Amino acid sequence: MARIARPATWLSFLLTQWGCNLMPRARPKISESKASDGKKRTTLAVQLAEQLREMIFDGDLEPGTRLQEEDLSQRFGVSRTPLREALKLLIAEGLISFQPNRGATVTQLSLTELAETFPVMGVLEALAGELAATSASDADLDTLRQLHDEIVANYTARNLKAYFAANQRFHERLVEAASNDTLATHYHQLAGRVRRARYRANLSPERWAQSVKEHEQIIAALEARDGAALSKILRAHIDHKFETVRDAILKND
Amino acid sequence: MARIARPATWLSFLLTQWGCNLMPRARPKISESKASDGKKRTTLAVQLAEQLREMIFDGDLEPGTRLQEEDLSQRFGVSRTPLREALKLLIAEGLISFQPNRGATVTQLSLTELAETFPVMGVLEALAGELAATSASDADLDTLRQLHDEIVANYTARNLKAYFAANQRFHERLVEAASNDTLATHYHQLAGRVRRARYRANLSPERWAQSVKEHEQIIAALEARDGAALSKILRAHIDHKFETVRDAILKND
DNA sequence: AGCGTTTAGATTGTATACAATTTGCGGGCA
DNA sequence: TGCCCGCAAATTGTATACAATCTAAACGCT
Repeated sequence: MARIARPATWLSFLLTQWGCNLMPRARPKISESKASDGKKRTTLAVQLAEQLREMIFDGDLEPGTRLQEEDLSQRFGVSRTPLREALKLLIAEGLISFQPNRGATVTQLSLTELAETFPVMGVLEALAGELAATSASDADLDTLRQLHDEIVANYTARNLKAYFAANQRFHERLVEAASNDTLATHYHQLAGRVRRARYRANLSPERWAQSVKEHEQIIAALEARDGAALSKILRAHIDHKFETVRDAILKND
Repeated sequence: MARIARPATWLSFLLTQWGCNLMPRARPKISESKASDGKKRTTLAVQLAEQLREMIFDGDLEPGTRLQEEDLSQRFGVSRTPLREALKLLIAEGLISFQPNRGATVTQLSLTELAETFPVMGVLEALAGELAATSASDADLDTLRQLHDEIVANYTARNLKAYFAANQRFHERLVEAASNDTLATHYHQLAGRVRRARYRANLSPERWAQSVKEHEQIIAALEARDGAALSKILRAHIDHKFETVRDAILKND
């Protein structure tokens, strides 16, 4: 047991034994951080949830990682209370899973779950295309065209990583162009989960070429504002993407 | 200030002034309730979330209701900590909305948000139909047929409330028959939000008749296991439902 | 040696205390 | 009267203490 160092501490120590604590307690850092960035005021729980989400998406926290409350709270310099609330938010989003008294872990999507997820993403993105065809602004189309060009450029340069990044931004942007927040929310949630599957993606030359060809069709249908066609292409596109992912996983197993 | 009643209390009182509390603290009731129902063990937060969800769905908590933590925690006989965690779960589900330092309120869907939600539900249910056409078991079909008959019976009897109830169960069951948990989860989430819109539903005779007719087509396509047809009908069905809801809201405004 | 049992340590679950923020109200002032 | 300021009450946000539970390693026992 720790030796009592300062003279004034003996009472405090005694009381601590009785379940009391007279020492000044640490103050939360929220006011400080609020003053620093100044613009947005939120709860620690929300901020933590955002940070954790980022970390999960970026792969800093790999699927299956155990999330220990004490650990994390110390790492973020907060107490367990807001941290636990942050975890609850992520739990409801399906980003982490949780067992009573046994803590939380970053969710790991099985192949079966991936196989379930893709069709849902498919119809959502198909709907997004349908809506975007009529509701996208000219500015939206410009942005998407730029992203498309970027995709093609990265294909030509055979830069897989940049290709994926541009690809992802294209699809996200497309969904946003649909101007339907509900749709976007659900799509993002699914996309976030899928992205973390982290299959080793060595796209075969044929599949890669096909994917780019489909993107050509997508941008064409979009610029022609042909919702029906766009919808159909997008759904097929996602189906093909699933096949790619599935093959990658099976091969790497 | 409260008078000190019992002799033994003076020390405790003094210490309380210093931020201490020697009184025995209340024990959580989770072990007790766990012993009573015995089967499922969960956290208080999860149990509370379930209860609140029920209450919101059943209309005990109407949209716009302010959810005060102290109030609720006393009502449920727990402290604020697990209650707040329960709220965080519901927040992420979109059932309640929340502003920092200003508490939570039961989410109210505006007409715009409803208009956003229905198309999404539409494509999800269409997908469900497509999948169910191939994956539904014969038992599933039996159940759905029974529910369908119930729907028709309630239409014949002009029992609106029972009609709605059967209708809802039919659609939920249909989605479950698709055997895709991801799909089901997202569908339920949207359906739950929509259900709470609580439009005064006086279905016009024409719309009601049309709805029943569509249900005939739905069950027919399902029993023929014609996924494409089923998908198409379901999407149209939901579109029509939105029109009904919209009219009801606009009329009641 | 192999296997249940026990027990200490770690980790999660809940309650309570205190800090910070918001809100409503009353008074002063023009 | 209208408006602004400041205060007090209510409410939310966070930290900490303690209880319950789980985990795993030590300890017998056969």
